[in-house]
Amino acid sequence: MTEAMGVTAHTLRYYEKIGLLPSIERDASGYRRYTEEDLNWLKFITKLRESNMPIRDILQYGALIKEGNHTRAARKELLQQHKEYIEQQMALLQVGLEIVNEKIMYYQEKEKGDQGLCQT
Amino acid sequence: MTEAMGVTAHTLRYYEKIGLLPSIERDASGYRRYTEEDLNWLKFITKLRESNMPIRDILQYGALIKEGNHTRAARKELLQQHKEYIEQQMALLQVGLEIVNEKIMYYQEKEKGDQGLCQT
DNA sequence: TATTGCATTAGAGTGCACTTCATCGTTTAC
DNA sequence: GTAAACGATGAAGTGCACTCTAATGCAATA
Repeated sequence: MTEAMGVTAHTLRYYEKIGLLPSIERDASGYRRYTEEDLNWLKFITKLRESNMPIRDILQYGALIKEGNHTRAARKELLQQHKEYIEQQMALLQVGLEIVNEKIMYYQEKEKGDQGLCQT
Repeated sequence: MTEAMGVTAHTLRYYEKIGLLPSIERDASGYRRYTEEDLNWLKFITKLRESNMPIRDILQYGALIKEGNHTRAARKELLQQHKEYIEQQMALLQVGLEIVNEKIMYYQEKEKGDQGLCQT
C-alpha cells in the first residue's frame, strides 16, 4: 500500500530518517499518513533521484526552501548545476550508445556472413 | 604518465586485478607496458563504464570473447541489453532535465518579478 | 480465535566501484 | 649523488544509496 510511488516502504522510511522527507503524520495506530503535499514532494525528489541527483544535494535544496525566499538564487544555482550534470551524462550515454550500436551492427554483419556460408 | 587515458593508475591496477584488463606485460624493472591492443580495449571498456555498464557485465563480455566465435550471439545479446538500459537512462534523464528546467524558469520569473518591484 | 499480512523500530549489512594507506623500488632532473 | 617523482604491492577504507534483519504490533479475513 505504502509503496505505490515507485519507492519501497523501506526507502520511504530511510528518506524520512535522513530528512529527505519531513516527519510524516501518523494515524491513531502509529501508521504513516502521507498528505498530498508529502506525495508531491516525494514525486519531485524521485524525479531528481532518477536523474541521479545526489541525496545530499536534494537535502541542501530542501534546506534552502525551509530558509525562505532569500535563498531562491542559491536554489536556482543548485538546479543549474544539476542541469549541467544531466547534460554531461546524456552526452556520455550518447557516446556509449553509438559504440554499442556499432558493435551490434558488427555482430549482425557477422551473422549475415555465417548464413551466406551455410547457404552456399 | 600511466593515467593519460582518463583513468588513474590505481584504477588501471584495479581493473587488471579483477580481470577487466588482461595481465599487462612488464619491462625489465617490473613496470607495466601497455600494448596498443591493451589501450584499445581500455578505451572501449572505459566508454562502456562511462555509459554505466556494470563491471560484471563487461567481465562477462570479455569472457565470451575469450571463448571464441560461437559466443557472438551471446555478446550481441549482452550489448543489446545494455543498449536498452542506456535508452531508459536517457529517458529518465530527459524527464529530470525537463523538471529542472521548469523550476529554473520559475526562479527566473521570480527574479524578474523582484526586479520589477524594485524599479517601481 | 487464529492466521495472514502489512505496519513499526534501530541498527547492521550489502553491493558497487573505486581509493587510500603504508611501504618499498626505480628513474629522472639538477 | 641526491631528491623528487613515479611505479610497485596487498590490504584496508570510503561513499553512496539503499536493503535487510529481527522483534514486535495492529487489522482484516476465514
